[in-house]
Amino acid sequence: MNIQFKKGVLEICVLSVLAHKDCYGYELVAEISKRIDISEGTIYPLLHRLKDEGHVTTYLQESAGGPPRKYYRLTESGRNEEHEQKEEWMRFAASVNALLLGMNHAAD
Amino acid sequence: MNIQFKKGVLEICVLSVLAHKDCYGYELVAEISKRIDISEGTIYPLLHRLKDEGHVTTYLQESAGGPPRKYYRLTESGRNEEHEQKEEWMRFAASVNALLLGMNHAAD
DNA sequence: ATTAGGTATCTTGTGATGCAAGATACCGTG
DNA sequence: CACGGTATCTTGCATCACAAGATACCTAAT
Repeated sequence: MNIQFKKGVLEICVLSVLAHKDCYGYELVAEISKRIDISEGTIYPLLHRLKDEGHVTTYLQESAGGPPRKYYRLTESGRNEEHEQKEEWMRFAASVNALLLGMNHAAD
Repeated sequence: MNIQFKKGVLEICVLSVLAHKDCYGYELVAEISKRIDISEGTIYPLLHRLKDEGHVTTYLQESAGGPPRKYYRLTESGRNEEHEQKEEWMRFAASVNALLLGMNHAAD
């Protein structure tokens, strides 16, 4: 799949999954990979960025067989961001679709 | 508008407009900007890449008041590319929408 | 105990590509 | 002849996804 399509989209995907439930990084990769191929080297820097920006908080939780998991939870700011970015994506996708379908002269 | 969303999408937008009619660069910027903000510094390198890859050919045509215009026309390879990239975009957009709407467990 | 393998997090370097800013050049008008 | 609009093109920068690998915890087999 075209890597470039993903630029900027993975962030809203992460926010959107976290809007449904708290997740740890590894779990997010698995969740999102059901639809869009994504690697771990992408998700961790992204999650740290989201934390730096105050959109998520984290808490540790032990796991059965393996190192402790770091769960990510949306903050209020994160929920706002999720909402805004989702709307922006919808507008953007609609614009691209309009262009690809040749509706760029009259319709709206 | 989120710059990152555009990565990789502008190429299919250009191909798609050219699938309707031959255009010169300046005209493409105007055409695409109706829906998606785009700058000239983006379109010219992109057009040169498309030419290098054999997806377009060019021809010059004089204009009333200004330098000659360089028109771009899709080649057969360009039409194939346009078709494939359009389908890939549609699949991608559908995947993202599914994720954002929380349909990532069962539905398909 | 030592090794191997699965789970989980994180870092580094590379590549693709959009943009701002500016250079170049043609043309008509004042 | 300078100016502004049209039109093309180049350079340097920023963003972000990825491959590859480092680290570390735990269980099970040797």
